[in-house]
Amino acid sequence: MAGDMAFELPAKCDRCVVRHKAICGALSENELKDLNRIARQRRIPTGQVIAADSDIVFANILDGVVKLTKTLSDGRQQIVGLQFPPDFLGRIYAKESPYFAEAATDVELCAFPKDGFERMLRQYPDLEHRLFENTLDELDSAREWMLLLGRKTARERVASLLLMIARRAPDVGCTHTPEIRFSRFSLPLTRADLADYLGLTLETVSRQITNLKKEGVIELVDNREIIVPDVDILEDVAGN
Amino acid sequence: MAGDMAFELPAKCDRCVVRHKAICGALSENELKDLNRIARQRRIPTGQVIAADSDIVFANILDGVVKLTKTLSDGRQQIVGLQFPPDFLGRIYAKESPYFAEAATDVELCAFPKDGFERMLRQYPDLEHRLFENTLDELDSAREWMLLLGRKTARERVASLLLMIARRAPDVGCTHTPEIRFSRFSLPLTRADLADYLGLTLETVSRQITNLKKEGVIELVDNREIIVPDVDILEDVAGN
DNA sequence: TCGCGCATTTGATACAAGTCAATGATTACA
DNA sequence: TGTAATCATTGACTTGTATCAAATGCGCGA
Repeated sequence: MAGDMAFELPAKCDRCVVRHKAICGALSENELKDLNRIARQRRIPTGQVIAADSDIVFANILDGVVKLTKTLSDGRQQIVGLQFPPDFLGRIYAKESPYFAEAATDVELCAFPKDGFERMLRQYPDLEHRLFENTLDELDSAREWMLLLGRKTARERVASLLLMIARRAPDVGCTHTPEIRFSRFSLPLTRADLADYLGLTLETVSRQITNLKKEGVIELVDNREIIVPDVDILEDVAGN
Repeated sequence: MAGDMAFELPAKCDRCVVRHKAICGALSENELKDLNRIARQRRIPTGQVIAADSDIVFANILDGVVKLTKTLSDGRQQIVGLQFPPDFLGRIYAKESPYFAEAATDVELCAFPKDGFERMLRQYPDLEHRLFENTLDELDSAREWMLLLGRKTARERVASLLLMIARRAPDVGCTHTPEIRFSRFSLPLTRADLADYLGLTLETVSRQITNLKKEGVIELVDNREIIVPDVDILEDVAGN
């Protein structure tokens, strides 16, 4: 144990599934060692809250899906962001998190303490730059979703979401190349979560899914496992 | 003319209305001179497109309101962002603008050429940091708006928008301190724009405004000029 | 001052999605 | 192996907002 330093590192970057795709890709070997020193792996079960209010967590998502939610005082809820590996999680430079972060599935994180991480941001401009580019992309996605929430029909919303998940979720042994326009994936969300993300009720989501199934746009292996025989058709249904 | 260098500067920062509040606040005197050298003031009339697709503009907004819009192929439109002075305008680090930027009112910009500005970003990390913080705030607002678009009623949406404009729009000689909860402002948008921002039709917006008027939550001086006798009440109506 | 064009309001009706309620399917656990 | 718990589907009905269609108000230029 004492002889093998690697085992004592809290997270082993060289074997990390996400090493080059996450924000860590912005760092040199030595800088990475620095970051590694303050990193700690955490496992979060489905449904558990990861960050709320002043309890902010910074982390890379190694596995699973995290939903960011906002809620009105009477309980109406909206998912305002979905994060997959290798996304970075956490609202930096803020005292309070403007949303709740909750595990939509079992989640594995590579987490960093707030102070240490913000110190590193100041120290390594490349790291901050990387995070900045991430944030710009997130803003683009949020605005894309505003178009969906403001203007798309229930049918188009459901199709758009399936499309988004087909593109972003880790592939479940699917063929999904530019030519063969076929996709198979498993939904990381319940119908209620889908509804909260789409600004609909769970019944409407269910009805739209059965409609798409009847029309052959999608096939259901089971409630969570979905096959898209022709992604082009799904794209048509999604609108844009 | 030749003797007075100040007149030859394209934008005169020392007299700039926005000098300390805009991203320029992140720069020292000398750095500011650098930025000033590439800046050019531009006046844009209502309705004109400022940025679309690969034609990206970077600028500080000095006066007026800019709307960022996205449109579906069949013409359905959604405003995905509203920008007031001293906001920074432009999607940096991208080849294509993911939305249209259009002047909602007559607009005055302090514009920077793309290449020169991105060079300065790399040169002055403080400038990039400032822009990063802006972007994080914009992301928070976008997500706030997702909650509105996904879950609020027409009535709540209209109230929320009035509230937002009361807070952000440059005050039109209004009392608006924490104690005296009274506000007067002029809407920088047509009913159609309001509708596009709220994910509603212009008729619905109009009806909701007349309802709020009948109930005394707001008063209309004319179609564009609005008085809020008690902001607390408007906040109640807005939901949250 | 007239009349044109545009923005806004108002009304009647249609429809998409919400609500309420029951049933079915799947998993988990005792 | 049954039984509860969770998740999803389906149905009947309601409702908020959209749609379609006038009507009104208002600014602006001739």
